[in-house]
Amino acid sequence: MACIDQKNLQPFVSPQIFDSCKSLKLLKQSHAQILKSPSPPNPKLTIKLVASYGKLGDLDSAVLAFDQFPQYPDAFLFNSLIQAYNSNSLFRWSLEIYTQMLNSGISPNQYTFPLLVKACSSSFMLRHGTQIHGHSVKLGFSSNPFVGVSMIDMYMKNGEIESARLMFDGMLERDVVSWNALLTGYTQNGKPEEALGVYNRMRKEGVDTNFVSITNVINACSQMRFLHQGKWIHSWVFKTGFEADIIIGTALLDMYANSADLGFAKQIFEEMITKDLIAWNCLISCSAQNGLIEDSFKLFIEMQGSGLKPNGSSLAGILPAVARCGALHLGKSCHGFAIRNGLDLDEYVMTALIDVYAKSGDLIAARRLFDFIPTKSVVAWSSMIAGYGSHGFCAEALMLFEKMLASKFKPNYITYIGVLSACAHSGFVKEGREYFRRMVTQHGIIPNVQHYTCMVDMLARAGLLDEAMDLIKTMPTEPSPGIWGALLGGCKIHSHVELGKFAAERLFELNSSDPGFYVLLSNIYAAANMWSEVRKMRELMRERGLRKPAGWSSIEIGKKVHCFISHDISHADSNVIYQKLEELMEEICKAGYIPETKVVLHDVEDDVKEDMLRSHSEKLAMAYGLLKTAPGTPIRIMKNLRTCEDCHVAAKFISKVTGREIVLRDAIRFHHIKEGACTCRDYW
DNA sequence: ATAGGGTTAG
Repeated sequence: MACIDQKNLQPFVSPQIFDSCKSLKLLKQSHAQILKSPSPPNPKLTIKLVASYGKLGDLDSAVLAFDQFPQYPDAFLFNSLIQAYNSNSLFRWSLEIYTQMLNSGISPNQYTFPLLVKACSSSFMLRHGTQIHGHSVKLGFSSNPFVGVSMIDMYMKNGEIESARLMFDGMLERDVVSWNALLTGYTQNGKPEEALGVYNRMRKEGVDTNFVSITNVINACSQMRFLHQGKWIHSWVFKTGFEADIIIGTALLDMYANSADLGFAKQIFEEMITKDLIAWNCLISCSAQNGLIEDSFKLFIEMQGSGLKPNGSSLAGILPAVARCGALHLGKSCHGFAIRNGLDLDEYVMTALIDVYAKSGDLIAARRLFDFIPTKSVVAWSSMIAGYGSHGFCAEALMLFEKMLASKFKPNYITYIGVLSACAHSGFVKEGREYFRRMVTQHGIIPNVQHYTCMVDMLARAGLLDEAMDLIKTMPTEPSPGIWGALLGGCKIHSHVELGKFAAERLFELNSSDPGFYVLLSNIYAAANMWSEVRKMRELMRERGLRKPAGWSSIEIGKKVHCFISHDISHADSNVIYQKLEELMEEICKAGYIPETKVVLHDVEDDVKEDMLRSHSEKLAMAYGLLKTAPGTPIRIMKNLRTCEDCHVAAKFISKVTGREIVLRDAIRFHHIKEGACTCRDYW
């Protein structure tokens, strides 16, 4: 009998049999069969069994199979268990198994190290990774090309570019994969020039580049917004027939979208033979980032029509567009969609929603979500900090930043933009200077134009115009339009005609076609009663075909957005709105409101001016909000341009006499107006 | 029998 069993068992237990075990049930049946066999399982079989359990995600059974084979534990067996943990993303356990391996006196082999290094790089355990690197050197495996490549990858994924480079330079044998690891590392770390340099060297040295290399070159071109070379690559890809590859297709799509050639991106998308979730997501998020909110929603729906189920990234992709238009109800319904579809715990979705809530004026909801996220990324911290800053809550922003540092998080350059702009919006000059310094000394971040813009903005608003000018002079790069714009804004607040004129001239030299700058300078002249200059500015604008964009304000009532322009009489409730406005004006005048006619308008009689101010879009929206919402509800208004000074004063009085909180989002910040005061401290 | 590099996203 025993003999027959053996015979029958022999073909049955060949290791290959597990490859066809697609289900755990089948695998367990085979496992049971082996255990019934009178002879002990052979090593090959156990290893295959452990690996198969690992692939199917049943680690308990993998360990069980591992333990059933205590006779000859060796590196092979341990490796397969480590791989089982790796493939289930249980990287700490992989290292744990390695420790057990060493403790039981088994030496790792050359196959062990890539597995361990992968575990470290995937879970950002750089310190452990460096230790493993040391072990591999000691045991003489560091010159193995597989070990080397995994090491390059680990250092690159952890931002240790120098160490990766050293590893690469020290390698004795290099093949496409090791070159690609270096190339990929540079693109992943945002160093497209270096990446292209590596690619050129590869070609010079005759390395056979493959589709991985090409994907990364496209990626690098995409980062450089270097469409010229990108197009060349595209035609090259086309010729070699790589285009059918979906990953290359997606990389191309991303490149065109990043170079603001969305039309071309769409064309590539249309031409893709199979469109997977990633390709859809890419186009959705590109549309959203280019402000095409309707397109991104349409694509989101179309994608579902084509039978694909959106994942967290799909939803996170449209959320920046939602944040941009600041429609709270839309943000909430996206949040609802996330909950209904089990995407509300997705890290990207949660983080994007923080931004949506903050930019829609609901900071409390943003903070609630922030506190809820168990493992907050740098982006989550940065969004929340920037949220507080834009609403004028600088102290809260800085407190959160300190908390972030205390929890051992490394801020990046975006975090610092949030911190510095928070200081700028609230006039925290002393703190701003200090953080600007610490950014360099403590975190090694070289300030870029955006950081300088925050600083100039901060100093100029605070009236430290000379210091702002000095800072501009010490900038390592050419001042951007944004820099001069910030200085010009400060000159407007502090009525500095000369410097304002200087800043504006620099802007006009740079061919800035933003009509806002012309209007700013014109307003500076108006405030100084220099009417002939004002007229000249108007003529200049007309000559250059620039027009001040029409201002509008919107307010959400229920699920509907109501939009107003100045003197708007198109609304169905127009009569009631003007009546309400009339009452409000009477009430706030009693409370001490005096219309700010001086700067806002000129060339008109005073009583006419008052009348014109009275029907500004902000005021119409406020009146409508007061009519349509229950007492005590905050009124959230959005304006496309900067807030008008008179409307700002009026809003403060309105908040006082009605007891309402008014949250007003203008082109660059929020005003929280409560009990007659605003978080901007009249300073914006 | 066990090992290395590639696509989207705040």
